[in-house]
Parts: sequence; C-alpha cells; structure tokens
Amino acid sequence: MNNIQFVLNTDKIIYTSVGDYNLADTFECGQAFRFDPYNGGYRGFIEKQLCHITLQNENGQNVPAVKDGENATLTVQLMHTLPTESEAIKIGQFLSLDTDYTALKKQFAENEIMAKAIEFAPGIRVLNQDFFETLITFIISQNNNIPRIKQLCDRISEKYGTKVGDTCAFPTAEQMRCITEQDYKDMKFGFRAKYLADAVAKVLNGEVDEAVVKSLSYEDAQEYLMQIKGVGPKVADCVLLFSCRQYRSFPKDVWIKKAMAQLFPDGIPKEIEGYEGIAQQYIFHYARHTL
DNA sequence: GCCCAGGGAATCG
DNA sequence: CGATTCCATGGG
Repeated sequence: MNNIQFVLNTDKIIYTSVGDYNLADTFECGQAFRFDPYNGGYRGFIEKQLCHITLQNENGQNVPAVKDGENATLTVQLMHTLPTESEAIKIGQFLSLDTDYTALKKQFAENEIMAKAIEFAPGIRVLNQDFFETLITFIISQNNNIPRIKQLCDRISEKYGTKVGDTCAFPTAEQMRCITEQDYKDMKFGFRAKYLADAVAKVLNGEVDEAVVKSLSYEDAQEYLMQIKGVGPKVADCVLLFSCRQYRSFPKDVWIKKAMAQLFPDGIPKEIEGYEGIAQQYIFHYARHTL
C-alpha cells in the first residue's frame, strides 16, 4: 500500500500526485449507487460526510479524468464540515488512493484480453465503501437493474437517513431499526423486503459484525455473510470486494458470466490471480458496454 | 403481452 | 448434488 499524500485547506482535502483516475467510470460502474454528477465532479457521502469530488490536471483545470503518470490532484470538498487529518486518510482510502493501480494494470495487461478491457476504461478504481451500506444496497441489487437500484437506495435514504443540505445520507442500521417488512413492501422493495429486515436485525443484534467479517479469511467471510437471508455468494462477494478490501473476491453476475464465457472460456487468467475482484471491474464495464 | 435486471431460496430429480 | 422455478417491480 502507498502513502496517501494530501494537503488540508480549510474546507478541502487536496490529494496530490494522483494519476490514473476517471470519476465517471469509478462512480458509475455499478459498485456505488449514491454518487451523482455535480458541478464538474461527483457528489456523495464518504464517512458520513457529504463530499464534492473533483479532479484537476497539472494546470489546475477541472477535468473528468487523468491518465497514468499525469501529476494531477484530486480535491474533496467537505460541504458541511471541516476536514481533519484522520478523515483525510479515511477518505483517501475510500477513494482507493492508497493502491497502486498502475502496477496492478501492468500485471493484468500481460493478458491480451485484459489489456483490451483495461483500455476501454482505464480509470476505474474499486472504492472502499461503508460495510453496512454496501450490504444493504447489494441485497437491493439482486435481480434488479442499476437505475432502479439507485432509485430504491435514494428512497430509503430520503425516508430514514440524516438530511444534509438538499440530500440525505444512507441510513445507519440504528436508523433502519424501526422499518418493518411491510414498510419495505410499501416502498416497493418487493421480495427483498424480508431479506432487508433480516440483514438489519442481524447487524443490530450482533449476529453479523463488521469487525468479525473483516477479520475472517475470504472463504470464511463469504460463508459468514451468507447466514443473512437473501445474501448468497454474489452479494457476499460484492460486500467483501467493495467494502472489505477482499480483492480476490470475484462477484459473478449475469454480465460477468456472459463475459467470462465469451472472453475467457478456459477460466480465470493467471495474470489476475489474487486481484480477480479488481480485474472484474474492468471486465464488467467492458462487457456492459460492448457485448 | 414479452423479456430482462450486478440473485437467492425453495423445490425437485 | 445440479437444474428449474418462483419471487416484485419497472423499463424497453
């Protein structure tokens, strides 16, 4: 892991020496559901704080993406509070600024097909999101499409989350304690209603504990999460990849199954071993836009 | 009306 | 075991 370099500037955190980052590819590739384009960048909650994220090139101009080797900056403006140093580090970790993607992609690209997938969206980063939010949003994601997943996540945030400015944070487990199965059905969550109720209950009573999940091996963590009704291998893999840094977790949705059969009929290439989850994001994006 | 969506549980052979 | 089938909802 790399050091995260940053400067604190009253209401902003400016991360320096950033390369290889595309905001749209990162925030709209289906790993996060509550970030939206805003004022030349993206806006959403990181560590419960409403953040405005922008990228600047070497001349300080706002840009949607920067390439490998470009000496760019990434600015996170906290919209309603002032940042501390420890928050800056956590936010940098959320944005995956502590992982050397240039080196990872060089390794992946030794495989020809991976090289093509990477070329299609080289600026994707796998975010390190909040555990509970990731668990709930990916239970919502099952047999569902991305626009409607976003809509349902927004709906539950507006009704139960903390209001901040003109938007709302995703609710905490405690804020979701009062929601009944019937409430979820009334909010059009359909057959996922009982799954959501079970997940919230198990987090609240400690049967599912974030610290335990993060202490377990990949296999044990996946099995542990699957004690929740409505959490199977795919949802568990998403939680482990997008909120627990289990980079060998490899979520297999309908797109990936299609893509793997077509692009990698002989199975997972050796070049991505140990980091299948990160490689998966390039393949997912490539498959969704070209197959 | 049909099909599908970042799946999983229940059921069946 | 693996393979169907059903589950709610909304968009195309």
